[in-house]
Amino acid sequence: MQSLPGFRDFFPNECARRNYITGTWRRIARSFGFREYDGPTLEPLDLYRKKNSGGEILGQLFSFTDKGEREVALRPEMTPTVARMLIAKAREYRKPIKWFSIAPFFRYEKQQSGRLREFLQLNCDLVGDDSSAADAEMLALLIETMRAFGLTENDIVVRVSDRRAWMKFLAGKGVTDETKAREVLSVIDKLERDSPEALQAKLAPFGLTLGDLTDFIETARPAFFTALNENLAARGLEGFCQLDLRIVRGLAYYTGLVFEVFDRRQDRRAIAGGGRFDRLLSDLSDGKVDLPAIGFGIGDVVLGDLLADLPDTRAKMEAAMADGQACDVFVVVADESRRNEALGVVQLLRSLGRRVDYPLQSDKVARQFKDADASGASVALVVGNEWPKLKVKDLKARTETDLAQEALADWAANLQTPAP
RNA sequence: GUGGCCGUAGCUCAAUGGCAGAGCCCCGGAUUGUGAUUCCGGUUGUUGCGGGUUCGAGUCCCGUCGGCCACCCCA
Repeated sequence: MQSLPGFRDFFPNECARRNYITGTWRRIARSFGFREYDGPTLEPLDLYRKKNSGGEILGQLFSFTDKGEREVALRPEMTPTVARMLIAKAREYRKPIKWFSIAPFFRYEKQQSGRLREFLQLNCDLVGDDSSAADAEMLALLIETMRAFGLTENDIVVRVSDRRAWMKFLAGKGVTDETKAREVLSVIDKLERDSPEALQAKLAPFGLTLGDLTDFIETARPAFFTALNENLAARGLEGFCQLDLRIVRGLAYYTGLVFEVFDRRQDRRAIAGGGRFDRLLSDLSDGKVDLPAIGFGIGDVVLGDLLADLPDTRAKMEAAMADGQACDVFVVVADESRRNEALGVVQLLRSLGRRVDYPLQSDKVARQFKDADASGASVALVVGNEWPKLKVKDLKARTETDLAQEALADWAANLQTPAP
């Protein structure tokens, strides 16, 4: 038996890696004053079938009929869920609402590098503020999250665009109907993939040429970007962002700013993406809740691949993974007749918050030191016939010093452990 | 969902249609209180699975499952 295609087993090492990524996500989101929330993994199919998500995501739903004849789907994204939650209790929270979640998502796609059927995503949303300052704050949160893994502006780029700039441009070209404008956006979305001939053919019905679009992309300098850039420059983060009007994103609900994060060196799929959806809450609540919102998601798969590929970020990740699985102290029972005293030492150290391991059965000292080494502990405490004295062995320096039993608690309290 | 490439030990890989191997890892041992390295020994296995061709298939053919890549799309 093996796991289903696109689903992962998390052995301790993979689990440590996952915890490093999700732990870093959580720490940075909290540092921006965001509060954690969560929702159900399984949702009514209708939540996605209504025009909220739109686009390709409908064809990628992991859906089935449950035993109560309900049509259900494993969630493919967080936005519809959080939108429902916001609509239900929007009045209870002071604005702006700043929420994040870390949760698994499911899409029924053929797996490929950077794309699985179950993946984790950090979702951050800021609701109730439609200002450029809110946009900049979200981009800063996105960038800081990347920086927390050791990624620099040489490694990644945030390609920033705005659907309003396109709408204005299209209106100037006579495309005023919103449905038609949206169709043009989906052509722009494929600008980097389709052949020029195919693009021309798709644009002709709208009275547009490929040249119209490429001219706009190359020459337009919309005001929104200047404001964003100034805000980010005040934080020293402007080097991460780049105006790129080719980004429009596939999801139907975006209304303004849209952005995606890419690896600067390699041609891999987007690491993160998001945008502004100022009308979604109103649309879903039939106008009862009318709050502007901006959000983004970061997946763990592409990000994890990138972190493993770059030497600096890999070293940082591996150090965190090692620490996440290590003990602080390994107690060596050098004299089996002192096992009870050793258990007392173990108990004391654990009560002081230290991560402690020791041999469950009588074993040769040489073997115990091998186990001590494998435990990741930086020190071994030897309990033997010199009791009530102990020996402290520094496992890296291979030096040994004496320690009186009464001094054990102070020693443990001052023990240096590697910072997470 | 469509197309291409691939599938041998836990991992990385080798074997002309002719007896299934190496390294790493793991486990045990080298005169019973100190973990590097070393030395000796041990398990590495339904060659993904099921058919077919053949005296004989890891090798050739068909199917199937799984993986990688492209399309698609995006985390």
